Amino acid sequence: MPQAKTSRVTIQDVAALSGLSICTVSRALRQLPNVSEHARARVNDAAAQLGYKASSAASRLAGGSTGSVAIIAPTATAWFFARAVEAAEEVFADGGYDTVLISLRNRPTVQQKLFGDLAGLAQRVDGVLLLNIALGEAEMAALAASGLAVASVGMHDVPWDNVGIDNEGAARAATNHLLGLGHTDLAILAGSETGAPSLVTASERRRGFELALSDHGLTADPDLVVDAGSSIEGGRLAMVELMEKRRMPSAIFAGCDETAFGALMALREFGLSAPENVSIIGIDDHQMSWFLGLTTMAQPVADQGAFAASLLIDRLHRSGLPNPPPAGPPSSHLLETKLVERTSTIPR
Amino acid sequence: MPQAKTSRVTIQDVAALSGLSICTVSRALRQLPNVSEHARARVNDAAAQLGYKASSAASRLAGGSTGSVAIIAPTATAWFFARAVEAAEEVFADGGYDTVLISLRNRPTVQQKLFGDLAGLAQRVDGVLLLNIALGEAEMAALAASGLAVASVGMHDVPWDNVGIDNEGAARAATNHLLGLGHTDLAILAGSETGAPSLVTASERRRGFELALSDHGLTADPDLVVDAGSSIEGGRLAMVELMEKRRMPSAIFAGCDETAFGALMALREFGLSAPENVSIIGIDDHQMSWFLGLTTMAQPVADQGAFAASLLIDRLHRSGLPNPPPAGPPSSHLLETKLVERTSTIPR
DNA sequence: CTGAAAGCGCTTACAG
DNA sequence: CTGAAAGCGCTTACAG
Repeated sequence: MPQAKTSRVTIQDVAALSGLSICTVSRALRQLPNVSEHARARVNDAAAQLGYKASSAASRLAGGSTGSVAIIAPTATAWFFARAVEAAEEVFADGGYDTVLISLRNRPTVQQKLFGDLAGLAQRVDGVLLLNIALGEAEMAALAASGLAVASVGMHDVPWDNVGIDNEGAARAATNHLLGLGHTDLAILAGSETGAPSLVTASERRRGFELALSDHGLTADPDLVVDAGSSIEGGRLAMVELMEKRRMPSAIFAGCDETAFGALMALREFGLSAPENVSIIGIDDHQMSWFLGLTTMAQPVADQGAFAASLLIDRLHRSGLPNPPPAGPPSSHLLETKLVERTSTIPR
Repeated sequence: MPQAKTSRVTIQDVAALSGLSICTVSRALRQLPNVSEHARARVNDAAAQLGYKASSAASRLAGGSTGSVAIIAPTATAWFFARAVEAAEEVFADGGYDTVLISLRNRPTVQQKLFGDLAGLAQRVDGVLLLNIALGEAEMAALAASGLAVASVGMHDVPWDNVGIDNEGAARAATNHLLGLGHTDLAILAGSETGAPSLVTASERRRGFELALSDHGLTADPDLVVDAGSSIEGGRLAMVELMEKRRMPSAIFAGCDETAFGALMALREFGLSAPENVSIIGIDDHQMSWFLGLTTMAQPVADQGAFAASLLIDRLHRSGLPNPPPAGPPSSHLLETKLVERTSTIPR
């Protein structure tokens, strides 16, 4: 039986049922001050009884919140991002927010276009969660001017809440593991895909690699530093490049596990393997890493996405109030990483 | 230098610049009929010059489109879904739509809650792209009543556009490959994770498996049919279950490559491997499958997501018009799959 | 083909 | 603490 299109429950209905005006209802529902306990209770009752939910379109148009947040990711398919996105989406959904997914698809033009119309975005969402986005100064300024609430994962020295890991430290630890095994001829497969915006984490990991080397009085052979992006295919191509146009090192630090997977694939294509022909270590502890025997620095991914999302929601709630209480300074949280030794690394 | 908050360009501005009324502007911009070519041109000029973009909130509130679509996925992290989501998001973004990501997180309660308030969703998005969602009759009815435009990936016998593969056929081909190799004692690892809504594809693949068997006068041993979900961990647990509580078959058809990966991991934990101890075939051709030597039925994933997304946009455009031209009947598109033989399957 | 008016459902000052 | 009024920027009938 075709159900009659039940017309929407509006704030008017709640006002009528509670016997109060719509503006009192509006204030009560948004937890604003200057509403008596009595009124608040009546309103909440009426709203609950009617199953009222404010129209996000109306709220938005009238200057209120949009009830949506955007997640901006360099790509949505990589292991790290798919997980961080889902974890953040869960937190947003539980907080009553719709999450708009924006993948930059590893293309600078997409990023430029997006940041070129942040005002447009600001009209559609209350805040953005940035995952590992490398921002230029103009983009930082545009973000500040947009009025959007911001939080991020894996970024650095930013004027908003951030959660990540100590990339430099993790890279250093990974490199030290290799050095501790007696390897001194090290290659690094990391950095940015050709033409793609660089990931902030990539350069930090590169730096950690170099620092570990210099701690030991060593310096990176330029021939052994190759851009690899953060994808399996990127890792494969980088490893092929290393073997065909450069030279085989004694050990490899891959910027992430997927890069390491790609390197392992390339080795196999050349009839080689790890650790027999070269030791290799990654960062992530991807679900497949155990199976492939990949030594890696494990990092918590869902935790980073969820935590950053909750920080964003906190800010949003705070700024939703009238005289926004003094917002605390931006916080930065680094989650722990841990060396997981497996069979892809052996003493030299 | 802090830029003055440029106030929004509204339809009023376009009207003023073009010398026409806002309603003519509104009609012209939405490609509605009853606008002279002359007016249309002036409006387009003015809008372009001002960089005007309609407020989605206002449009939505006034009864127009929301400019957003939702992608509903059982989970966002699985290989298939992460790829389908990104491909669809790209099509939506290029079409000017925001994409709201909704992951059911493999939880029936999340799905129930979502379908319990489809009216609310309909207020925030113009249409939904369903990825492999198993729908009950009530949910189908709710969807129809919601007025949302719908398209899907991997569904069956639905009253809207769908694109997928012939799951039954692919499963049959995979099973036939095993049978052709002389295996007759077959297990299937597929179906739904305990407590999770079943994926529509899973049951179809199960059916294909059974059909192939009966084609050869065989019938599935109930002991060798085990639920596995579509995750690596699900596959691993299913394989452990098979080995510990049931018995080892001669060959295994895994519902998807990730399930097969999990099974391979379980084998390794038991000191076994494929194809030495058991042959195994999957469906997908995941990026890692080549590396693991997994024989599989390859399917195009991004194509499915992108194609379904474009079909949804087509419907949306059509229904945006006044006297919606007779919408064509729902179309169904099956993309090709292909057997990719590798080393995980050998003759019995 | 074009425009004036009303209204979508909220929020924001502004009075009381 | 509470309410009447105006307005957010569009779209939808309805006249012309």
